[in-house]
Amino acid sequence: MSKRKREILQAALSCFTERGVEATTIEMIREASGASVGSLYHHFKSKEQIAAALFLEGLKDHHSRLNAALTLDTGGEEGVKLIVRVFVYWVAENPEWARFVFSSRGLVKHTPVSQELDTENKKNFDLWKAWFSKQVASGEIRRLPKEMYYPLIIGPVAEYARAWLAGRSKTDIRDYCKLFELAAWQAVGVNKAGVNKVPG
Amino acid sequence: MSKRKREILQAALSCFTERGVEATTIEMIREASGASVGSLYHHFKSKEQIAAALFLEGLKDHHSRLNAALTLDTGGEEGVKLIVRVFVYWVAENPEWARFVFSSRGLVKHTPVSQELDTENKKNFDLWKAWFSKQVASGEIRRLPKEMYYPLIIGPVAEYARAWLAGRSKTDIRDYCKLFELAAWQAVGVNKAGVNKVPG
DNA sequence: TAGTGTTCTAGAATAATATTCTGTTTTTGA
DNA sequence: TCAAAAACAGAATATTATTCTAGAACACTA
Repeated sequence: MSKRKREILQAALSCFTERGVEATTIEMIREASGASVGSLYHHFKSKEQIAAALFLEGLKDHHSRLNAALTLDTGGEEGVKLIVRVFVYWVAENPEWARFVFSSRGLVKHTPVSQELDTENKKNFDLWKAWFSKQVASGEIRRLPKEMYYPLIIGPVAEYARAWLAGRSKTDIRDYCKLFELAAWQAVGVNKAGVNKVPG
Repeated sequence: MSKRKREILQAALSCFTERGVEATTIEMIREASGASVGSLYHHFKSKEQIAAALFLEGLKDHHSRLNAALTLDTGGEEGVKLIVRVFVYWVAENPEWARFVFSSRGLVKHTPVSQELDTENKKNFDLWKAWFSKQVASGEIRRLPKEMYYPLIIGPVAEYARAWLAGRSKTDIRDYCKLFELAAWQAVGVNKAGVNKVPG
C-alpha cells in the first residue's frame, strides 16, 4: 500500500475518532493527511469507503491476533484465557482502532467492501469452529451451539471495552484482565470442584 | 410530543435502519414522514440531532424495562435472570430500536443531547449499584467492582444480539434465553454445588 | 367570537460538502 | 530513455444540509 494511502487512512482514523464519521468532512481528512482532494478520490471511491477500508483493516488485525492465539495449540482453559488476554491487550494498545472497529460495523454494510467482510468473517468463524470442536471432543470445553462461544467468551470483555473506550468506565481494562479470563472460562469450560472460587 | 414530530422520528428510524445514518438524506426522511423541510427543521436542529433523539428515546425505553425488573425485589438469582430475560425480549420485540441503540452511541457524543445522556446513564447506574449492593450484602451475589456487573451479565447476550440483529447469526435470540440467563448467573452469583451443570 | 400571539408548515434560497473532471507530475518497467 | 500507468492537484460541478421568509393552523384571552 502506498505511503500516501496509508497517511490518508491514518488521518481519517484520527478525524473519525475525534469527531465521528458523519461529522468529519473530506476537507478535514485532506488537511490532516496533506493530500489533495484529487489524490483522496484517486485512492478511495468515497468517504464511506475510507471508513469501510479502515474498519476492515482494523478487524483483520484484530482477528489475526486472536487467531494466532488459537493456533498455539494450548489446552482448552489456557486457550480460552489467552483469547481474552489477547483481546484485552489489543484494545489497550490500539484504542483508536478498537473504538472504530467496535462501533462502525454498520458503515460497511452497504459498501462494495461488504463482501470482503463476509469472507473475512467466514474464514474466522471456521477457525473458531474447528478449534472449539477439538476442545469439545477432548472434553475440556462444554458442548454448546457454535455461535455461542464468541458471545460467551468475548461478550463481557467487549462490553467493558466499549464503556472504557468511551470514557464511561475509568479503570484500565488490563486491571480486570484476570477477571474476564476467569469469567470466560467459567462460561464455556467443563467445571470441576473449586473452579468458581473467586481469586484473591 | 406532536404527531408530526413522532412521524419524523419513526420515518428516520426506518431510513437509518435500512441505509445507515450517513447514507440517509434529509430528503428521504422528509418523504417517508410526509413532512416538509421547514417542518423537519422546526422540530429538530439537524439530522444528527434526529439521530441523537432517537438514540436517547430508545435507550430510555430499554433502561426503563431493565429498571422495572430491578424494582421487582426478587432474590439475586431470579433478579439477574430476569434482567437477561427482559433484555432478550426487548431486543426481539424492538429490533429496529435495538439495532439503533446498540450501534449508534457515538452519534450522540458531540451533540447537545449529550448531557441528557450522561444524566440518564448516571441515574441508571445508581439504580444498579444500589440493587447489587443489596444482593452482595445478603450474600447472594459475589462482591465485584461495581462497573463489572453490567458487562458480566449483559455482555454475552448483547454480543449475540448484535450478531443476530445484523443477520450474522440466524438462531432466534429467544431460543438461547435460558443459556444466557444461566451464564449471567454463573458469572456473578455465589456458587453452590451443581450450579454449573448444563441443563437438558 | 374577533383579535393576537405562538406554533407549525411550506418550499424557495443559500451554504456547506461530496464528488467529478481535466490536466500535470511522478513513478514504473521495458 | 521512452511510453504507459499511477499518483497528484485544484477548479468545476452536483448533491445535500441548513436557513430564510411567509403563510396556515391553533390556542388563548378580551
